[in-house]
Amino acid sequence: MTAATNPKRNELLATLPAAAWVRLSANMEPVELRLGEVIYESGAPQPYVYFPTDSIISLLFVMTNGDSAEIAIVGNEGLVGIALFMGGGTTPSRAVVQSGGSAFRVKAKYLRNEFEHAGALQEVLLRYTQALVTQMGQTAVCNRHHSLEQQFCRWLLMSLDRLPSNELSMTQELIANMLGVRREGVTEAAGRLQNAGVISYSRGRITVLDRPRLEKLSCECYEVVRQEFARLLPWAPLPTKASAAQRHR
Amino acid sequence: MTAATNPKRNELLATLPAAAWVRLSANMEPVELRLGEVIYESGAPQPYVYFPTDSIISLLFVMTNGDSAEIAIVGNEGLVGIALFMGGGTTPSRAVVQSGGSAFRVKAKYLRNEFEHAGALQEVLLRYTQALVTQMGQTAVCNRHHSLEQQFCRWLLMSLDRLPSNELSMTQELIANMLGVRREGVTEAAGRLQNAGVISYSRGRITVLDRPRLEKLSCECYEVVRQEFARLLPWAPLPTKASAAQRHR
DNA sequence: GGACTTTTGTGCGCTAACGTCCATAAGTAC
DNA sequence: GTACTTATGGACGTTAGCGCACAAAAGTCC
Repeated sequence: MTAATNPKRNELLATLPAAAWVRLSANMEPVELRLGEVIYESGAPQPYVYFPTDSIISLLFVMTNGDSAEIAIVGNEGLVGIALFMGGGTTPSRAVVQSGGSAFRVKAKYLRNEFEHAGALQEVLLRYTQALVTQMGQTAVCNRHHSLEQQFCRWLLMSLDRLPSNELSMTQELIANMLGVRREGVTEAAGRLQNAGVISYSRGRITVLDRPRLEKLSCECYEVVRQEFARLLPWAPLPTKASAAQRHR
Repeated sequence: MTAATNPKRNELLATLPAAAWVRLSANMEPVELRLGEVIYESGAPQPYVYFPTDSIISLLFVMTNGDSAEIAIVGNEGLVGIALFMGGGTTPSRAVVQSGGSAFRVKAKYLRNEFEHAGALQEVLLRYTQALVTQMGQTAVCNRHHSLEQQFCRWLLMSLDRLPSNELSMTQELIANMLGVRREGVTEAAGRLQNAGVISYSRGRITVLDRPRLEKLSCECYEVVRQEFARLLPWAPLPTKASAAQRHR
């Protein structure tokens, strides 16, 4: 079964008990998300909640002058659209597809309905929300204290953890946009990493060659968030160092 | 009735319907919080949820080298301890008393119990959590893009909104700690604001003289968060520009 | 009123990241 | 293969904020 046809490739959906799963899946539809697509616009009503399977979504805060910064990344471990069950309906953040692929979506009212059963779904969604909160908080500290290169490494690792291979399709321009930094800054950092043999890249295609080194060059933020995710969402730990290393053999 | 004896000075508690209020208040106790007191340590179990009445709590992310940054401020519009109902139990953040005063606290299990009724309390707490998420996200962008002075202004405004007067007790050293910047940087920014007649201060006592100017000098982040709080928590809007101005007459 | 602590002020040199501008290279269309 | 677009590389000068070291006030204690 491919990602496109199997919602259970999303870890939140996979962990639901049968009853909740049946109710929810009846109202679920597959969608293809293209790179760059905007799923939610800041402040706009959100008709659907999205459960990525092999796509990655970036949550960005955008300012009036156009400057922006990514505050969280969502892959198949999570969902996009917490405002729908948290009660606000909208958020001031934008959700952009960072890596194209599949997702499943559920209409707001069905999700809310199931959420209000106060059962397994609720518990899972709230836990995920807490994980997301951690990611956001750590991003805030990271923005304050760490170098562009460290943040770039962190970002690579987080993206990598949500992708099937050690390769990643993304121009430096887009990465700069995510991180809220200058494109040239990313070019320099990437250049250094390439010279060091940690990654290799060309025209929007980055390959991670030496993940352990990448983790060393990253700030602690990556690891803090990874561990907190593992604690909060024990049913689907993101790749550990060991399992990630295996992928590169 | 003073803040110390009236839990309803906390807006979340005040908005609860009678039934939920009765159940919860039976398990509530007043506490005095002293400036600098650490309510929660990062990763430590949280036995209580705190509802500030006239105190202010800072949520900080602390890194292994001791560097830190405030990711949110909580006053009488909110509560400290979302991890208790979100399911994680702990968070990687530290909660420190930024302005001494009163609060009420409820034992974790009672709050969780009431939360699981899926009633008014749940709705209120989740909405507040979303507001907190907004604040955190905006803080992250702010850390990335805005100047120390702008952030200082934002911080002053946010603190002010949670205090009864236009005065604030806090050394520049502590403010620097909150913002995750150098103390000297705060000194300079504060000096400029004082020269401009926007604030006046001496030895840990800051008075805001010209709030409108302060709002102009702040980045948009303050206003974005304020409005989102007003939208999500309509029962207790933080002071508007108008009402805040009145206080200075 | 003198010794101390706490808080604020100031003056360095230093560096990471910025804004800008332009050059190269690698793909893409025809 | 030539023209075009997109992606990356490199080179400016500029600046905000850092780390450090120390001076000057402003309170506090005795």
